[in-house]
Amino acid sequence: MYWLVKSEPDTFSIQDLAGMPDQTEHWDGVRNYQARNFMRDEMRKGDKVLFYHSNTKPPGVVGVCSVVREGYPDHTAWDPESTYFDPKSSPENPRWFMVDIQLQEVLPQYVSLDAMKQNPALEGMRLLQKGNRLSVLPVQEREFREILRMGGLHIS
DNA sequence: GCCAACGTTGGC
DNA sequence: GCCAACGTTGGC
Repeated sequence: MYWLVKSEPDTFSIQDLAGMPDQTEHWDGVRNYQARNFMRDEMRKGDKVLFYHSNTKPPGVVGVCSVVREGYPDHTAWDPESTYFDPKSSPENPRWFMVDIQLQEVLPQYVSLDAMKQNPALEGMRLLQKGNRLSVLPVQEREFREILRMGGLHIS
C-alpha cells in the first residue's frame, strides 16, 4: 500500500530524518485512533510513504520513505517527561503504536499543497478533502505516482 | 494569530 | 447514549 505522513518541520523535518542513523526513525507521537489503526494494523514492511510538511509555508510533499518496521507500541506514551505522555497507555496494555520509516529520496522538486489542488489528476485525494486532519493516511497508487512525477522522480 | 473542522471528554 | 464544552490540527 501507499501512505502519506504529516510532520511539522519545526518538530521533525525530512532533513532531520536524513540525519538519523540509517536515515530511519520511529514515527512516534501519533495520538489519533484512526491514524493509530493504520500504523498498527495496515502498514506493511516495504510500503511506500510520502513525507509531508504541514504547518509551514507552503505545506507540501517533500520526500519518499518506506516502512522498515511494522506497528509496535509507542513507548513515548509511557514517559511522563514526554510531551506525548498518556497515562492511559502502559507496556502491558499499549494504547498507541508506531512504525519505523526510512528515507528513500528527497524529491528534487517540492510538491506544494497548492500544486496538488491544482492538479485534476489528484481530484478526490484524501489529503485534499476538506477538514482532513489525519496525520497518517492512505494514498492511492495512481496518486502516489502522480505526486512522484510532480516531484521530479520517475521510478517504476 | 485566526478559526473551521474535526475528535475527545464527561455530566447527565 | 446524547451533546456541550473543550482541545487539537493545520491552512490561511
